[in-house]
Amino acid sequence: MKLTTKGRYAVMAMADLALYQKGSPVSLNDISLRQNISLSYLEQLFSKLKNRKLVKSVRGSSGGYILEKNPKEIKLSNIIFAVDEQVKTLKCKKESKKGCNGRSTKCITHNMWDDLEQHINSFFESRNLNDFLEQRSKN
Amino acid sequence: MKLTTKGRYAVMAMADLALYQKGSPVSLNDISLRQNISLSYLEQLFSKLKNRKLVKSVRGSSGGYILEKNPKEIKLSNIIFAVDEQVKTLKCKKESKKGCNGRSTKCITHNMWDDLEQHINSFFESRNLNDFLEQRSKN
DNA sequence: TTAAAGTTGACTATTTTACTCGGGATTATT
DNA sequence: AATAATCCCGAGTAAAATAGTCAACTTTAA
Repeated sequence: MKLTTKGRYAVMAMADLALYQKGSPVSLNDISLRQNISLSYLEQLFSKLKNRKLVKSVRGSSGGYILEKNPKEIKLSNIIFAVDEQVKTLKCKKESKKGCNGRSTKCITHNMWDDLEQHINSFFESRNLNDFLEQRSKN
Repeated sequence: MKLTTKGRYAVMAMADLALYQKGSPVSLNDISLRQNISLSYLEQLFSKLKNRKLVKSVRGSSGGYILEKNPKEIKLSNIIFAVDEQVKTLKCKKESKKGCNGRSTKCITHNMWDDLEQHINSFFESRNLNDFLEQRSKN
């Protein structure tokens, strides 16, 4: 399993975007300064986020990005999946007939890893960008 | 955050040990063959597991390792922690006054990552080695 | 005595991460 | 029309982490 700065940055950037877009697009440069993430790296991430229809871009001067949907409709799982950070606890493929050890049987711990994967994914499914906005407005 | 083969192997090996120890120690060689994990790598892992008092070693011929406690008392969190795979979702230290961005404030997503960390840890806290034994006996 | 085990520390190939860099295309603003 | 701000894209890369290997022990049952 992996969950590194890529997924973290993507979520941070999207939360920033949700917070600062007020009709007009937000430039990556602004996000870069606020969130302290390198511009070039953000470009990579947003390219993927755009492919997955989570944001749309406005080119040219005073352009930037805006959310493609309502913050409530953008789940963290969408963001993390978009930048290719799939939560994977198992090496072996689920479809594979072969077991996890290269043997014929499923390994003893197989089901447990499956459960963990679901456990984590359900967390990301249960949260969306609006949660950050609500939290912020409380303070 | 990380969760890679190190933690996975450690759990697999401990589950194997729980399953095959019947009073007498189990050699790493046996575990290596059954679980398809390199012997030298297992040695590294068990050195740490031993330091954490999760297993004890029996040296010499026909030696090996046995669980130091009842399987029910060995939680997965203990195993994963023992081999240094700490689930860490945040870069910034919790104690640190500085925020996650190198700024003064906590970043917008800070609390969420904290929640995630707890969510995952609670999973590992809730499972122990005996769960594998029970599952196996059902089949 | 011997062989099967654990013990230890150093070393290393491979992969992944987390970027950088350079150039281009588009468009608002002046 | 010129400029500057932006997105866009692909290639390259340094550092870190991973996943081991290797060699030389020590201990002990048979």
